[in-house]
Amino acid sequence: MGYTYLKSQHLGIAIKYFNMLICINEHCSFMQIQKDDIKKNVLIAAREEFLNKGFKDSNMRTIAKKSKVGLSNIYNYFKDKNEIFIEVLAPLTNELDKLMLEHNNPKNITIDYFTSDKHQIKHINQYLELIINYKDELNLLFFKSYGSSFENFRDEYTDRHTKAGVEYIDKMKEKYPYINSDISEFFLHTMSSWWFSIIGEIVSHDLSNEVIKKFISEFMEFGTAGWKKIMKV
Amino acid sequence: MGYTYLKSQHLGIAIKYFNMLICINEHCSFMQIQKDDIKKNVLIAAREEFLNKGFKDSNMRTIAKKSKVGLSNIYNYFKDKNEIFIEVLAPLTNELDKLMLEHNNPKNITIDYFTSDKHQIKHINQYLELIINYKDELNLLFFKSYGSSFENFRDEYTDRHTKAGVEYIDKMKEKYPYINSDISEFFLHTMSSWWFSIIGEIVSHDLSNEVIKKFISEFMEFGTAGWKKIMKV
Amino acid sequence: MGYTYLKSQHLGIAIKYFNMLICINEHCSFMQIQKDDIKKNVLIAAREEFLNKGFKDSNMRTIAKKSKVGLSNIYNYFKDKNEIFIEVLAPLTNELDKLMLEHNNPKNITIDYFTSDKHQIKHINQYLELIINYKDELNLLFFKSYGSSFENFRDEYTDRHTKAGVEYIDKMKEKYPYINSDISEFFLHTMSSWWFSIIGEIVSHDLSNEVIKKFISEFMEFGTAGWKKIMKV
Amino acid sequence: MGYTYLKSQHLGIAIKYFNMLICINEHCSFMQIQKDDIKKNVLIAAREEFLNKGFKDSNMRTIAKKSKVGLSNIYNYFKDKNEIFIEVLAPLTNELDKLMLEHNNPKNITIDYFTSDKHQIKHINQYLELIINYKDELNLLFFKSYGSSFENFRDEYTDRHTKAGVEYIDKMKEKYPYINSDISEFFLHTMSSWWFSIIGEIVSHDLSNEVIKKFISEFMEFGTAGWKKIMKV
DNA sequence: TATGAATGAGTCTTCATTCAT
DNA sequence: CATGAATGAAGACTCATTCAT
Repeated sequence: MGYTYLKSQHLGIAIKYFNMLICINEHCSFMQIQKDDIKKNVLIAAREEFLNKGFKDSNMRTIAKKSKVGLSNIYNYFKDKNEIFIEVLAPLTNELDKLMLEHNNPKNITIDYFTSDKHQIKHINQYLELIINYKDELNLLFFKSYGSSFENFRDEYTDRHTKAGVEYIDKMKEKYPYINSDISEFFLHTMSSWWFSIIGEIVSHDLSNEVIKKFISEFMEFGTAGWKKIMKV
Repeated sequence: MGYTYLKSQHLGIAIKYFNMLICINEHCSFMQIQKDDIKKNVLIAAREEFLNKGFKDSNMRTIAKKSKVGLSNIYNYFKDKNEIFIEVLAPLTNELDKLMLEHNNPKNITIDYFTSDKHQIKHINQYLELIINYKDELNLLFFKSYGSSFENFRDEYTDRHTKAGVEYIDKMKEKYPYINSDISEFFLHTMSSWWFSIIGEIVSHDLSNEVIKKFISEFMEFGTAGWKKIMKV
Repeated sequence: MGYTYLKSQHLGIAIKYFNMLICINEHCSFMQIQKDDIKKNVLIAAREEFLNKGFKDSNMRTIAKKSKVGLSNIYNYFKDKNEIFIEVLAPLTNELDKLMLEHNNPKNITIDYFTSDKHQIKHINQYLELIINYKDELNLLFFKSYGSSFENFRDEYTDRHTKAGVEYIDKMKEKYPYINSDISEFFLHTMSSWWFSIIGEIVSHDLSNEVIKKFISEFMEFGTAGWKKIMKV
Repeated sequence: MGYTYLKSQHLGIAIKYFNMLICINEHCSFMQIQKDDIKKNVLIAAREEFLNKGFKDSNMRTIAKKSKVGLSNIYNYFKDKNEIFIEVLAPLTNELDKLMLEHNNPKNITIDYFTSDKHQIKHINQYLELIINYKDELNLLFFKSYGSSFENFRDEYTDRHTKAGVEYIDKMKEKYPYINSDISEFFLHTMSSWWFSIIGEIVSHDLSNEVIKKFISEFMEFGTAGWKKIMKV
């Protein structure tokens, strides 16, 4: 009877731990490797689960099962559910921060930004690349973060984006005093918001490249005309 | 004796009902009033709670306490939590439906819609009025409906709005064949989405009337120029 | 405003009660009628509801709605839910009691009872009539009484039926000493149980008259042969 | 130094797992045992509770208390109340399935089945054994499963039993063309039903072995005579 | 008698997190 | 570090019955 208690899987575990014993004087590098694997597995499983059900309705148990990591063991790698979410989104949020910094870099300031296709295209392409690389993460961040610390990320990011916009226009005024810089912060805010809505739209619909291209040309035509009018250039 | 059929308590009731007859022109406070009060109290308390915590994190017990209605008694008036939410939002959703119908009315179709200030102003003012009257409800609907049957209301409404836009442009093309009507549905979709973002922005920020006015003039300048350009008129 | 409180239905009620006032010296017979009507309505509605969902899952609220009697008013006519059930089944249980008495009547005792078709047919027909008249009630009693005071009715009735059977055989032995009367009570019990199973079967399946006739002839052939063998006649 | 990787706690764990290796032939009580115990405890407590009050009126809290397992912890072992019920009855339902299969096995088909004592005795004994081993479970299944997914088990099983009976008689007709095989399905149905009534009777009454024996001989005498008559053999 | 309002104990189930080993 | 076990507070909803008028 007792014999049957040791199933093959147990043997595997036992051997794993047995290895720990005999590697006392060795480098034992497999432990670290193991650890990274576990983190990765959890993050992969969590990403999937979050995408399926959103943060709040995602279930630690399910993540544990999917990742094949013991439920409580997860807590050795992550403080809590929210931290997993943060790490899942880290690649995206890093990129967003980069973009924000660059966008706000004084040396990039030129009147052409709003009114020339070339500059708008550059801006758009940066985000397009972001969308291609982080479609799922953007989905998470925009539509499935309820209950997490990113719940208000979009708002906050829009605010920062807006502030950057304000500074941008101020600096533009210095360089090109003849333009109309009397643009309300709230208008800029809605423009930022618009922009993120668009990203959200692209991310949550499966669009062909043609549709995206067509849209971009429409968007630019519309936007450029709008900005020209409003800045009186 | 027949008299005995009418016990004193019967008399009480009879009088009560008799009163009903003769109080036609009075306030008749003894009827229905109470029931309506309870519904109202629950709706008020629920609205508050929903605004504070959003639908999902709102708690029936809290609503019961706030409204001073017994928890289980609430279920004599509403099927479930979701139904309370629906009723809280009913005034708003009715208005939205009305707007949608009117907006899509063929007789309102004119090229001026997109390009003339007058028509845009009318459209904007309709929504502005909505915002003024239903600020809280819009907040609920846009930002705090997670977990309710209105979870995807904004998406769905945007879709309907977009479809209305598509039909609109088709009809316009019939009337004004020289315009460019080759506008992608997705572009219209983002325009609808933009519009609801703006409403969301207004609703979730406390804006002075001046700020709103300024914004509207900017928005119209921007939008009119954009549409003119894109429709080649 | 106040005027609108008095809807036509209220008027009806008011008039009804007003009538009460003015009939002080009359016979006022409509009250008694009303009362009987209410009981009847409740019983009809309850029967339906019980048949649909069984006793336990039936809902006083639903019964109230169906019968158009105020929920709490029902308690003026019935002590509780169980009493409604009892009254719904009263016609059936009365019949069953009658049958039980008659079946146990000494003057009906004859050896032919078990072995002659004529007598068996009589017995069967009595129950068949019962089934035809009280199909629904039998269904309630046999399959949907969980949670009520009739929960164990079938058991109890089977017991009584069995006891009657025992007495019957005792008396038969007196009249016909040569038969084998050494039949275990438990066997009789299972025979009673069988019999009620059969009733249950008939009641819960929709059977054509032919199927029933065919069955009865089979049943009698089978049973008569069995009894003859076991009583050694 | 590599040594430092192995902290004292690791040593403890390592030893524990190392033990697993060397305890292959021992009882290895430190593994799995606990978990199995909990399941067992819950099942025992639930069985008791179900037997006392029936499925529907059984209370998860009580089961938790009786089993000394935390209420919510139970849900780590069972999906819901119904699953507990299923597992409590699993041993019985497995046996019943086995019997059904065997009963319907073509090679067991012979005219003696209905008319010879030997074959009937075998059949009866199989069920008798079942009754002895699973008295309580049968009680649960037959009389206390209201509200569970086994609510209609008896009906369904009777149906299957009946169908098996029909096939049986068809096959018999092939082997013994001279018998009367014109037996209505409904009659067979009532016979199955009878049979399960009998099981129910035995299970719910405490019977001595003698009573059972006596009953069986009566039952066989009765039944054999009946079948002979009806099949005209 | 009739009514609408109210009750309150009760139901099963969920889940992120922590504990002991 | 890994594991299975455990926790405990919280969740929405039900329903026969009683109360006040």
